[in-house]
Amino acid sequence: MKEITLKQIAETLGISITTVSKALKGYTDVNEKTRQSVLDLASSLQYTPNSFAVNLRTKESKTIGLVIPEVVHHFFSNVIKGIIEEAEKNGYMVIILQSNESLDLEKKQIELLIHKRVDGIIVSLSNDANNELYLQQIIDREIPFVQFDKISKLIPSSKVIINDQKAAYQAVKHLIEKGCKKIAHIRGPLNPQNAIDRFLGYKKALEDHNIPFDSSLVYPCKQVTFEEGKQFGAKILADHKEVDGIFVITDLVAVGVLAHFNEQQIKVPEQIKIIGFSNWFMSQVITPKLSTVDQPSFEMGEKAFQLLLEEMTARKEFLPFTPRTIELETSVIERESTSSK
Amino acid sequence: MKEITLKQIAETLGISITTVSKALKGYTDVNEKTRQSVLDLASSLQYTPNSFAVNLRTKESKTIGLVIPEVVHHFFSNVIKGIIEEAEKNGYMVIILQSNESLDLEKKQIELLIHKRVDGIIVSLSNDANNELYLQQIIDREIPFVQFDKISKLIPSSKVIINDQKAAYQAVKHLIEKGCKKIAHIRGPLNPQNAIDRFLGYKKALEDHNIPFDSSLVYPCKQVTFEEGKQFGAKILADHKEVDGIFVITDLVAVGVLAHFNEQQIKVPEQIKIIGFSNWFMSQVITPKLSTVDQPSFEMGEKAFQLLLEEMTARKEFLPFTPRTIELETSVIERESTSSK
DNA sequence: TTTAGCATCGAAAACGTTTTCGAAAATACC
DNA sequence: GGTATTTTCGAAAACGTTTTCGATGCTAAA
Repeated sequence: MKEITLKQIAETLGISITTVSKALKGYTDVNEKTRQSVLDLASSLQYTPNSFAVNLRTKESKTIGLVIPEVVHHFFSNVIKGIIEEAEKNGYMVIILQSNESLDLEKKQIELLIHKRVDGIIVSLSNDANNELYLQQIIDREIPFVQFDKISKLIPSSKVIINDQKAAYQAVKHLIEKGCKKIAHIRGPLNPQNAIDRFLGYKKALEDHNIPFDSSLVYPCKQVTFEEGKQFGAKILADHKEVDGIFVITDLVAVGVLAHFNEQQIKVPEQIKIIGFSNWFMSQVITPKLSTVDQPSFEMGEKAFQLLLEEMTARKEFLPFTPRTIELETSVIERESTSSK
Repeated sequence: MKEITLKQIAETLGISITTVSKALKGYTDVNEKTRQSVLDLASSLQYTPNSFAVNLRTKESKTIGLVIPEVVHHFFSNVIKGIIEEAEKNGYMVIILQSNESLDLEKKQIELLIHKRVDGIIVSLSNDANNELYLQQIIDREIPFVQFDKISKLIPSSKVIINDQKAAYQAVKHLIEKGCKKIAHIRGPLNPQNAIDRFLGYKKALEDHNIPFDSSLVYPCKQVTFEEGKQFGAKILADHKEVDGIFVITDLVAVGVLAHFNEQQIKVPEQIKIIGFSNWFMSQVITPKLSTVDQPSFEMGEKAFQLLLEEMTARKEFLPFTPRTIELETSVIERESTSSK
């Protein structure tokens, strides 16, 4: 059982490889009768071009690489879905690699993709990322490149982001409008830019509404887990009895807080209101349903691929290309955990 | 800025392409001094072999394809992670495609992967799958092939599965041991084999414990969603007041049931006990915590790749290969929703 | 009849690597 | 010295495609 090649079709038809190739690719300098016979034989033999040879000849593989910190994650799952679907519409396939939040691995994965000569690369940085110089080699090699969510501002690539500061501001403003006077913030780790931005949004919202900022009300996560949420829930109760609102870096942690409050019979939202971030599916399933900030993750994936495609086509046609940044809109979703009834 | 090739290294060193290639690949018939000079120049130029050319020459791409119904899904996320990690350990990359539970798309995706000439294919079928003859072409083309979870028994490939019937049996037995006398079953759609098997396990457990089977206690899902869980929760209460236990096809639906019971102040586990399936992360976060059947999803991914690798290496060395089926162990995880205190 | 133009085809190079096989040079042995 | 063996190298084919550039034969215009 041999693979079907152009050569075989050419030989059985008694014509040249060139003509067969042209017939299949719609060149106009081939007789209609010849074309038909080629098309017929090709389809009856179920001929499909050898993609390895095509790749080599055309210098592209219609494949892109995606590097994310973690596959098992509601946000990233949705981004992946967005990228895959948009890629498919345009005839591309997606290779997914994980950095597992490790700097070394992240660097290694990117190098693997470069060596594999993917047509483009999409990356969301790990939390540890602090010195992202290895991203520069993607730019240097002129490989189309898009960052999303956790980005490095130092690297001049296209980007898809949300305005974390603004989104956090709106979340905290929502708490204030619901009557909260003393609002705690469970924030993310110290490094990542979006944890910083959300913290700044929290701070600014307080200031704009004449609520004094109190740094003892800010609790930084290390692992950003459900368990940590439970612990901070307990800690806040112990430290500050008068807290009546909490803005949490992400839904997973917020659900942990909620779980602890449920155990302790703390009434949410009557006694303390909680708002999370990300609109994780679970937040509408928990009791009470969690208010949150919707982060358009699927759309983020779509846009990321679209930007990548822009750059890939520009490069192919030797057109100049300047990176673009797309900022997606977020929205506060009010559910039971902040209702004011 | 040109790509570095063997030719360039050969020319600047005044030797042949052959020798350069051999030096880099550790052939023994090259002088140690020559080898050093090649290695030095190659690393200083940051040479990396053109993978397109290597693919064409070696007829393999160190890339496999994965087709699953849906990326945004706790179970599949974990399988993906298992496959990716195991693939990476062995120098392979993974292309992921979605079937979106559509038969046509599933078929199309598999054909795309065949045309791309991936080294192997891993598939979990969609619910709609009923006539999986298109899988046969993978076998016919001698492409290494592994099925997992939702499989087609008609296709003789390697498989990674759980024993759904046994797992369901144990879940229902658990309810019985906790004192349930009248147990309802919210089952999956009628087609998929694992929905059928879980139903059979349910039925057998009842029979083995002298509880009469009552078909009116079986509720088949169509969409298998949270919302459907809520609806069936209501329906069961309306239809059968005396039901004291429910075995649900999967955690997502079970959480829906739980949500409805919470709203209606039905006490779980006191009044009705519930057990789900899959050990979705959320089941340990909901109140009350949901008992469930643990399905080793990450391990399923690992094993799937290992089986694929077995076949890929066998084929490469022209060794005979006979498909294997791995059946993974499941276990009942007791949490609050079935506790008997 | 000649010339210009068109339709149709194919030879050949190129993409960059791997590997076989033989040749040459160097060394060993007698 | 000659022969045998080992070491070291490179020519060339092969993987299968795409595309350039001519070449050929034919029709239409002069």
